[in-house]
Amino acid sequence: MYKVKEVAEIAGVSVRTLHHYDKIGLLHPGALTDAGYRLYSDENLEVLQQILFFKEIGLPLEEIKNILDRPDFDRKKTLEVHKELLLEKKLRIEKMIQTLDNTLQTLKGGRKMESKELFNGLSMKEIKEHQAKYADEVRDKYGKEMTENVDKKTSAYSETDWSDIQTTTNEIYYRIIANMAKGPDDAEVQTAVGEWRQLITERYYDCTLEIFRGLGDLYVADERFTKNLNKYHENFAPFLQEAIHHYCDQHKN
Amino acid sequence: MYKVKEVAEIAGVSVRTLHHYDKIGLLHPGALTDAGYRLYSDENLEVLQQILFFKEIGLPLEEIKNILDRPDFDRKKTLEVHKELLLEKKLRIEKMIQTLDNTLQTLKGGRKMESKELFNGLSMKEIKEHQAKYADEVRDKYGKEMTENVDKKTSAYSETDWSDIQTTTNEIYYRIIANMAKGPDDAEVQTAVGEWRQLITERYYDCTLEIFRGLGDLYVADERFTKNLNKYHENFAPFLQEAIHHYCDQHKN
DNA sequence: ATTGACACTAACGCAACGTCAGCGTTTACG
DNA sequence: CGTAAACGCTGACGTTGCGTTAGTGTCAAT
Repeated sequence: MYKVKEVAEIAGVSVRTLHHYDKIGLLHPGALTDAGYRLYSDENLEVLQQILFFKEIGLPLEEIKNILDRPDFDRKKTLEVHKELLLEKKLRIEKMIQTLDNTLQTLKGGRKMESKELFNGLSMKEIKEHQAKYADEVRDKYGKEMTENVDKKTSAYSETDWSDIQTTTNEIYYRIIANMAKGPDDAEVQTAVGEWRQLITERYYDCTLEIFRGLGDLYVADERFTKNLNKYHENFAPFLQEAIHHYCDQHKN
Repeated sequence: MYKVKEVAEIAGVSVRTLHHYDKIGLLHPGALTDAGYRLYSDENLEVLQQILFFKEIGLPLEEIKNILDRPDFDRKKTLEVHKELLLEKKLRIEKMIQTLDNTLQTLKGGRKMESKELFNGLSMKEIKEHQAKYADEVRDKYGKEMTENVDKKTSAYSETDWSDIQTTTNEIYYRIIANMAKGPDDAEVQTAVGEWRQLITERYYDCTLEIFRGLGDLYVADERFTKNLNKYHENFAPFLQEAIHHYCDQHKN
């Protein structure tokens, strides 16, 4: 028979935890002294180990109680269901990390973008700067000739070409806005989003899915973008982000 | 100026959430009616979007408050630190899933092991059954000739060979127990664990790291094993599990 | 004037303990 | 044997991000 502190040390848990398990009926000590001190038997210790094992796996105490209380409880199914939960959790976290990475990428190059101009109304110089943020990444993936290529692309535009691009951009934006009510995953919205990416690729730089997603995040994370986009329509920025996310998810495979 | 419900619908959050954000000072409405109704401005909506963006990433509200309150707050560092947290979380979950998988594997073959005997005192028949649980998995990885090979291995032992094996096993167990005080990652313990795996591989079946780890989990998850092992020394089973986990972690790369 | 629809403010609930606070018990030491 | 240290006990609040009543007030329409 061991007292709380001993058990706590043996099992590597806190005394409070044992109190807790006692209170919620997960593990009652085998006996009590006259003074009301908890005394745990060897058998209690074994059960505690089982509890800790299931806990390590991430099962909630309530489930553990079920498993231990009734031997007829379907352990296998419980564990399988739990595994699904864990897999979902993992996916969610991976998505978060993805988004975070994109945002960080964006922030890294951020210093170069101190201009008051916003993406849609960017001057050629600024467009190039924006593209430059991804230069390293792009270089890594496709070799250096591409980056130089991009450089030529943007600098070659004349002023008229430029306003042409803006017009097209506006067109796409308005097509999206016209369909906002139908949600970010609406077919027309998605088509427009695809064209938007297409435009970027053609005229600025190869807009990979990753970069594109980063752009979507940027629209919400950077208030300069947000404010500008929301001039078109309130909540346009977040809507666009969602739409781009959806687009990237769809085209992922 | 929008009332709570409108904002809730636009942003896709609950009214309660807005109340909450108001109370904790994360997002106060721009104005109040005489009756005390909350009125949100367009600017408020933008901020809300930012909040939701950071929330999606998994940042706690308190951090979000910091980021929004003071523009000089180091966003980048915060996000980087947060990313580390997420990566750790992901690792933990992956470990859980691993352990779960092992346990499930064990449970699947469980019906075949209804014998009252325990691993250490197993008859040849039972050893084969135990090994059979991993047969599919092994077959997938190394081809079928191996599985058959194992079959021959165990059935070829004479009774004397058998008791020899038991003796060796006991020896290893006692060596481990002698060093329990030094912890599961003690060098001698780890050596013994390695020999134990070696023995299994030589005499029973190729004990991959995965299978070995599964065995460790089994010692704690299946009370028949637990009880038997704890006859050697109380808490031997969980100790062995930890030691095996450590061993597998070390030999992973 | 009544009736919905909508708004407000508490305040409890959840998961799994951490962390005091206030107070009794056991043990070791002089 | 007295006393202090070490240990034990029981509340009860704090944490995180809201969900969920509960009780009550306000606004627009009939």
